Amino acid sequence: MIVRTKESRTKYGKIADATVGRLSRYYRTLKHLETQGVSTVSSEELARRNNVTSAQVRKDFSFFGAFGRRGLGYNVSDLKQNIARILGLDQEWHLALVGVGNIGRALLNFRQFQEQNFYFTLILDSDPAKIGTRIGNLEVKNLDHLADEIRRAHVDMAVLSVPAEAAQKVADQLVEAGIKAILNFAPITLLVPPDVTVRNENMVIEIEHLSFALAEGSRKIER
Amino acid sequence: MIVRTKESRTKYGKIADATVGRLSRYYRTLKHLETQGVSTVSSEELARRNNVTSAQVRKDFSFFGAFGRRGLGYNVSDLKQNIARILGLDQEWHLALVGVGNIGRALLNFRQFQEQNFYFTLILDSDPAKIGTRIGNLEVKNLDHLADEIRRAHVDMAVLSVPAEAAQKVADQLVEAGIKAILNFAPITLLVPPDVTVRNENMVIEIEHLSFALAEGSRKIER
DNA sequence: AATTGTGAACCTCTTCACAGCT
DNA sequence: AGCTGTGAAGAGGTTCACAATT
Repeated sequence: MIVRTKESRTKYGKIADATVGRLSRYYRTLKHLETQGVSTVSSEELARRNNVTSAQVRKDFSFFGAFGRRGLGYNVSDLKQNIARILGLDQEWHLALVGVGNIGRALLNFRQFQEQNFYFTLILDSDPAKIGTRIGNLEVKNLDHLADEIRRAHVDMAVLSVPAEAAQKVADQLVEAGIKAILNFAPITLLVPPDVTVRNENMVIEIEHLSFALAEGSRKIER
Repeated sequence: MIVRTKESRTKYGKIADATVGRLSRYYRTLKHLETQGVSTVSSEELARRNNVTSAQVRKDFSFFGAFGRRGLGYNVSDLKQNIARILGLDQEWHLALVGVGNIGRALLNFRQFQEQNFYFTLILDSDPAKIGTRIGNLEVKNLDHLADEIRRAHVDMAVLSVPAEAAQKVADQLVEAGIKAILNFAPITLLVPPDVTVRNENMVIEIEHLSFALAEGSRKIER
């Protein structure tokens, strides 16, 4: 019943989450370089732009194949396409937004998702005042009909932005409905079966990292 | 010029970022337990609720002191207070929001920040149509006057939600203005001096983790 | 009897360093 | 000569296992 997400077991073997995250970053760099008309890039250059070592860059790629040419570097377009394939960005993904609050509404308008082929095709909420209203070209559906609606909309992933109290119960329903990937904005640790991937976007934790860093040594006495 | 954020060097020694993140999670659990009227908790129970091992919980605490009683467990209120102190949650923090877009606006209304003593006291943007308008009880200030405004508002941390193209330049200005902590929503790797802490909230990376997980094995051919 | 606190073992991730291509 | 790809070494984080304490 328990998942520790430090790695993913895949057809490539065990891949560290950190590696996957860096691939996303390299991908963004490569897109940028491509628009700049740059055709070739070295691991050294990718490293510099992403604040890692060049050995790290090469090692990250090595789990998936050999994409470069010794003595020359990497072809920007080829490498970009390879990473897109690895990350699954060469296909469309359909998202369900579960919970239409502040954050949820912002995500619906978040262009970067669409730019990477992630599309919201379903919106769910439990608030009768919201159910039936339209946001963009989607109608807010009743959370009580979660399983049916998810099947109908061919949803691949769920973006969970409900209050903390409701999050685990909704996660259970998502799992029950067959969802295998959840982006969780609720500030709790979701417990899901091992075949379900959860990624957390926990802004309170991140800001508390910052206060931890600042609170060190120079503790402020008063404001 | 380069920062790898895997740990923080502090008065407690080197503390892994993962430990700090877990402290935030334990803290949330303790708050919950306190409202439930629970007065004592074991490392086993904290572990279960946060999906880690009990040894991990005890080790995490051990970097900061000995907060429990052998044979009995931890006093919920005491432990909560200790973690609050460690994380710097026993004081108010003033935030600047830099960039008022979708996400920025949602963050201004994000209650959990205020509940943890994080308050926005300054809003900056470069768009003339936004400068001078009011959001809540704050006036949007001109990004060009960043340093002055930050000094005036006694800002501790910046929340950066400007477009990727502008992010590094704004980060440089924040650093120049003396800011030591940045919560970055822009989808790029910010390069900052070692004494500046950056935490990234990169939703595109997180969702690409999910597509990586789903793309594995069962690659979908068509939709 | 129960549960913490922690050194040591273990495991995972990063970096080194160099052989192998271009 | 330049740069990749990778086995081995190194660093760091997690888990074990048990002495210490209530």
